[in-house]
Amino acid sequence: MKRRPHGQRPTIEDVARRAGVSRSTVSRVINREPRVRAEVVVRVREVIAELDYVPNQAARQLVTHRTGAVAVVADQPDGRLFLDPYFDCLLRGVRRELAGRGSQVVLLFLDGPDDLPRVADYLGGGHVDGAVLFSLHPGDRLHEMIGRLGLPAVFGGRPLLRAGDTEPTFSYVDGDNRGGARQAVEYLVSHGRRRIAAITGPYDQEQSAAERLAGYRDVLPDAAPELIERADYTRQGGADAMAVLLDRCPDLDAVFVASDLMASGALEALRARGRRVPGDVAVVGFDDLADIAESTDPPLTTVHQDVEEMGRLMARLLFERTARPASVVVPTRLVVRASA
Amino acid sequence: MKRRPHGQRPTIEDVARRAGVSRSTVSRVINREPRVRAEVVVRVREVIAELDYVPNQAARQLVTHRTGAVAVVADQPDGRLFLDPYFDCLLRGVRRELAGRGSQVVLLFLDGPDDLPRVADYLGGGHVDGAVLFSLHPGDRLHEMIGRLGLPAVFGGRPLLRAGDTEPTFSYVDGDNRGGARQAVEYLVSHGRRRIAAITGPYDQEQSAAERLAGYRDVLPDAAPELIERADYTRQGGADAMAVLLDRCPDLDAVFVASDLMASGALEALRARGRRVPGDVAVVGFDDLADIAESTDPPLTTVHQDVEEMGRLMARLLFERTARPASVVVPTRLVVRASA
DNA sequence: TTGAAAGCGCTAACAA
DNA sequence: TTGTTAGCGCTTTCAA
Repeated sequence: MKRRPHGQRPTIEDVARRAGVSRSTVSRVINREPRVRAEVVVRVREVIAELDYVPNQAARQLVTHRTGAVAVVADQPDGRLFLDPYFDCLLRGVRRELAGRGSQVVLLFLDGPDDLPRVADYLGGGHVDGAVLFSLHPGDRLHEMIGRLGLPAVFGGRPLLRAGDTEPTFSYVDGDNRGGARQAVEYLVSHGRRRIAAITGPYDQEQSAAERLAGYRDVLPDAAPELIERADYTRQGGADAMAVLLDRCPDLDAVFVASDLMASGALEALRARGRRVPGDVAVVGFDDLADIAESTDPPLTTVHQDVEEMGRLMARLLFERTARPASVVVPTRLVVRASA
Repeated sequence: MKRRPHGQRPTIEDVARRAGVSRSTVSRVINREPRVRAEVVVRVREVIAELDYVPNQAARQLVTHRTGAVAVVADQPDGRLFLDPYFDCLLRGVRRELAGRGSQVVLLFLDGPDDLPRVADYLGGGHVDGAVLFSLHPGDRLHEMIGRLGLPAVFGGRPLLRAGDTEPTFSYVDGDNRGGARQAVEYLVSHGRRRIAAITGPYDQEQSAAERLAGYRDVLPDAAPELIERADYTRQGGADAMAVLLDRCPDLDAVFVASDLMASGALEALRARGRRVPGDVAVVGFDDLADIAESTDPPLTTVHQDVEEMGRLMARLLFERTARPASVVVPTRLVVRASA
């Protein structure tokens, strides 16, 4: 195993000399251009292997303006996004699609405000051909930064419209939160439920939460305010909200919960109060995270999103150089298990 | 907000012309070199802001051989490493240390064998100044690749010695698995436990598992083989192993479990068999993952590792250019809660 | 304190 | 099919 001090790697020139050809020919072999004699290709490949030659990407980039890399930027103010199965799945989709196109995915983190200038310099410095950005929380400065940089970008996950905007300024991919919520509530109505409560996410802070609530209201425009309880997308929050709802409306016979995690908490609260599911109260969740929805008791009827496909879509969008930003809303479908 | 077609960004030349100085002067301002007149600095900064100029890193790299970026490579053959709190914590340490040194961390994934050549080209292509590699599983080809590339690298987490090697070929950081296990078992002995069983990890596959078992044997060289049961670092595996042990050695009064996750399974199995913890059976875990160890019933006495510090250490090692690879073993300490 | 000029390693016309 | 040459945008001597 040859070791070489960093910085003294062989160059294309070394390969050319040793193979007895010109730099251009080596370059052509590396870039798989067709018009090179077969035996020359073989010879050059040999020398490349002998020398452990790896092309210097900086030099290549400088002339091609391509890097072969795409950044995924993960904003995680709470420091826990990383452990989120939803994000994991989204990211897998992005990676697979991009791997198929030969691009290297590099994940960058935004832990705090201090990271922003560094990440901006990185993105703006030509290290990558484009960026996929997950900004799960509002008020981030990614949008403005990206606009200034003029870098191809797709926002994803659960994006937020900027206050006042009706049309998004950037390409994005999102699940059909509103439609999904509508499906869930319609299902409950069509199965004879009459007092249908809702446990929502923080709808004043997250676009997705607001839309899921809007979907509920589409179906039940006259729902009493006391049937709606706001929570925070955590399991405990779901349990607490369920308890509150049961106190306030003991006669409720169904609940639409805006996330599976909260729904698992709600199921627990119902059990603690001796309500049977779905006999006394039907429960529908949102997300269809395999880890949760399939292992609750009873298994959760919930709104499914094809999260990996959303990831792939984001990657594809990055390469479609259209004049206007493209927004894609991915449809949802209801998966009926046992809780409703 | 100015938008500019990508690839037509302003260059240092544009800035120089507009500011009425030479390229060199602009370069000096960018790089904060001292010998520039204050008013010139101000003027150049203005122009940079006006033009939204960001230095082209490829050009810069080409001459400085520095990128300002460090890669973290995560090998995740099972596709789930990402959700591992241990890894999350390690990575946080790496990120914080590197952020403090002004380096941008980029995370690369190794999902399958297909990814290897792409990642190798990326690492070898000069995109980064060094690499931190987590190879939690054996048989990976990262070591060989890194050696050929001649890139500064530190391996981490739970590294594996190559068969036959006694000295590691690369720098690495690891927790003191053997010492930690020893502490745990000594604690059990000193508290009067006499029949101390062990639930181990896959010691034929993972170095860490092998060392934790070795630590157990250091204290109890004559332990009966039927007191040792191998599992797979999962919760269910821990529960199953505990059940087997109880069948085989009903008189056991303590168990050392090689991970918190398995220990939580073991606690469940003990409860199912009606054994009280720590009354009938004392249980000690390993890792001290806050999410698990603090919320079991009873809370777990376990071996603590400062995982974030291990991450920081890896990052530091990367910049210490010593002749020989440096190995650091981070000490552990026993955290006594209620299970033993 | 500033500028001129060389060159980092590569690709991409253009010639041969 | 191959070689020659001119940059890509920056840093870095060396002179001024």
